[in-house]
Parts: sequence; structure tokens; C-alpha cells
Amino acid sequence: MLDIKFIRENPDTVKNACRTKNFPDVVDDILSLDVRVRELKTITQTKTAEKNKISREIPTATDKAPLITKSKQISDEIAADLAELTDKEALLNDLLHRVPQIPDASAPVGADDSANIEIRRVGTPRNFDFTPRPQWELLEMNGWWMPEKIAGICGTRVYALAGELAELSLAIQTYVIQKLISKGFKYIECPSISKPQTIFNAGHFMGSDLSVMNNDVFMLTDTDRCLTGTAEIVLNSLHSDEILSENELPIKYAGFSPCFRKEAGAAGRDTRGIVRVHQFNKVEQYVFCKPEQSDEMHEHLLSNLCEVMEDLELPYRVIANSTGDMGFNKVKMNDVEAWFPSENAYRELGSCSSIGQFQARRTNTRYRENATGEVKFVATLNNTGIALPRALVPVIENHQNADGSVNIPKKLQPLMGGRTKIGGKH
RNA sequence: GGAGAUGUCGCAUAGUUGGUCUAGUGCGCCACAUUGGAAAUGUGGUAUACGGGCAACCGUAUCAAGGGUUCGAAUCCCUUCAUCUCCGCCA
Repeated sequence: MLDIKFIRENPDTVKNACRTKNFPDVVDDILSLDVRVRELKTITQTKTAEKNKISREIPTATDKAPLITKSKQISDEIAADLAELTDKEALLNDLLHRVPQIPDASAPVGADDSANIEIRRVGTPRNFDFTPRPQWELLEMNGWWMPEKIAGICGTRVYALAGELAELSLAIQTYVIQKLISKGFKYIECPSISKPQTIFNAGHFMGSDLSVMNNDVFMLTDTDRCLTGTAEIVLNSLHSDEILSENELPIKYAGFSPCFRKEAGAAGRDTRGIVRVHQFNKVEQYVFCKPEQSDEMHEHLLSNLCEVMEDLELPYRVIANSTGDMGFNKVKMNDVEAWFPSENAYRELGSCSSIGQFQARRTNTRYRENATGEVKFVATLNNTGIALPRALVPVIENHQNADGSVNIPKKLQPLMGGRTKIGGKH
């Protein structure tokens, strides 16, 4: 959420953000409610001050009765004003939760992903001297999965990895975690079960109504809890209600968690293979920093993911996502897309996002500035470290050989016991 | 899941027959004094949010959270949450 003061002082900027991000403009309603709420606060506080004064006089007064009567009368007046105040404040609060984060000036303006801009391309898609196989054929012929069996046992959009590819998956995960640790990230093994409020505090969804997110989030029946779609949810709340010292910042976490998503909006898409599944494993980069460090950290997180792409020897490109595509809570977003030979296209493997102080305001995560002693909200950022099994798809498709075997990227070989390839006939 | 105990200003604690608690004390932290410098010592200070004000400052709220009783609640009542101990179950 945004600072009400910011909205008061920059209504046009906020209105513009609502428009370019495709969210309803509630700014005028907020401003008029805000005026009334402040009026009521002033009135009730003045009356309460008077009541408190009388209460302090009562113990020593010789004639208590008239004071008590007066105090009761003021209490009744306060109650009436308070009823309206509570009401209006709740309304205001709800509207404030519907205001999207202001996008960065550098973000392309547009309604959806068609307005995204490619900002750089690294590596060249390989020219195969044979017909490359799509992921599902490689999985099938190497016995790396068992789609019908698992669909029968567990339902669709889930997967089981078997044998050497499952080993490679674990190796990649370990590799990325170790890389991030070496760059000063603290490794956190995160829970996947959380309270819905925690998801709400990550600011992925508009408004205060927790039921809004039910379309995307698995709720656990008979409990008040749900499954998280990313470790970001938990990492975001790790310092809620704390006042950090400036010296601690930036705090960098590498969170791992199984991730659960309904993928309700993607019915019929990516039904084959292991690109889009209800449950997957993800290493997430997450940073708490000073607002002025945000851009620097964004580049840091982005370069870490790019390095992973390069270590996996994948051709990839970096996208500047448009205002309409970046989502409710983001200032800036860069997708990193790897080349998928089977689709003859680049597809998202990770997404680097600057959130500004938007999440910190919801979690009440602040820091004290050394020079001034002022307490300010931190800025937060997140980026994928690696998402599995999706990342395996470009790895096996790009590095496949004619016999169906797959060459292991050099950096991964030590974690695969020195093997240089997996699969094929051997 | 069952039984019991606990939850106070960064930490540790006092306060639970309701009003002098706008929460005391110790530690920590900051400033100043003392010192050649430090330690020790002394003195003072030490939260957050919101509202009002140009400002100095004033007011309101916060003793886990929410609700209730009362003129008045850290203190009484209810609900929830968290922690600890024991039991059960278990990786």
C-alpha cells in the first residue's frame, strides 16, 4: 500500500498509476474520506482529552457526582463520533489497499505483455544438425517421468521426476543455493503453509478481501491456512513489526520452498510436460534494503539470475515488463526468459521485481536511519533464483544430443559426480 | 489432541484488593561532566503511530491482540493468539 500522505500530495501521479496498471481509480473517494476521518479524529481526541481530565479530578473532588455525570455525557458523545470514525476508517483502509504501487518512470507503459520490451539478449539459440525433441519426448524416452501414472495417482498438472533428471534437478537447486550463499545471501528453508493474511501482506492482490485470492491460492480445508505460491510470501514477513538498524541493511535471503499454485487462469495452456504445474520447487532471492539502495539491489538480483542462465549455458533474454503486465505491487519488473527450442520462443524462467516500500508498509517493516534517527519503511525486492522443474526444460532441450542424451552444463558436472551427460543409451 | 502456567516500554524485572502507573527499577544505548586518554563514576536523556500547530509544542492511542464492565482498567470479565512445562502422537 501507499502512504496516505503521498496520495494526498500527489493525487495525479496515483491516478495515473491506477490507469496504466489497469486498476480502478479510487483516489477521489480516498481523499474525501480522508478529510472526514481526520475531522472525526480531531473531534474525538479533543473530547477524550476532556474526559481524561475529568477522570483525573474525580478521586480528589469533594463532590464527585456532577463530574461523573459530565464524564458520562462526554462518553456518549464520543461513542457516536467513534462509530462513524470506525466505519469511515475501515472504508478508507479498504480503498487504500486497492491502490497499486506507482510504476517506475523507466517501465514501458502498456495494457499487457504486448507492451513489454526486450532489453537484451545473451547467447544464440543453437542450430541443431538433427531434429531436436521436445521436453516430453526426452522425458519419455529416458524414463525421467511417468505422466499417466502420476496423473492417475495425483491428478493432472503434477509431475514426478525420476532417475538422473531428478538428480540434475537437485544438483541445480544446490548449485544456485550455494551461489547465493557465496554472494552473502542467508539460506532459509521456508514453510509452504501460511496464514492467508501473510499472503495478503505480500501485496499480490488488490483490496482487503482475502477471498479475492482464492482463485490462485490453495486453501487448506478445515483450517485457517493456505499453501504459498512462493517463498517470497514468508520471507516478506520475516521482519514484520520490526525496526531494523540501518547497519543491518541490506538483508539478503535465499529462500527455498515448495510452491503451490492453482493456475486457474491457465486452463488448457502448457498441459504437456513440466513447464506449468501445481507444485514445484523454487529458490527465491529476497532483499530488504534502504529505498535508495533499491535500484542497485535490483541490478544485483537480476545479474544473479542472468549468471545462473549463463552457468546453465542457456540462451536468454531480459524483458522490461510493461505497467499493465507487472502486477499490483511492483515498481519495476524484469522477466528473464530462456530459449525453448520446442516452442521456438523465449519463455519466462524468472522475474526480478522492485516493490519499493509497498510490502513493507503492509508488514510494518522499518529501519532507523543513522544520521537522522528517523524511522522509515524499508524497500523490498525479489527475484527467482531458480524454479524447478521448469528450468530443466530449456536445459534438456538445448543440451540434447541426437540419441536423446543430454549434456550437463560444465558448472553442474561436479555436483553430478563428474558425469558429462545423462540419458541416452548407455 | 489433553492438562497446567505465562505474556509489562530494546533485554530483565516491579506492579494483578481498579484512581498518586501520563508504568518504577536494573542492564543496554545516547549526550554531557570527570580523565592525558580510557575504564569506573556522576547527571540527564532514551518508543511508535496518528491528529492539531509555521514552530517550540500540545493531544490521543499502545502493558500479546480484540471485545466487555466502570466516571476511570496493566490491574476485573470474555474471546483469540503466542510461548513454556507435562502427557499423547510422531519424521
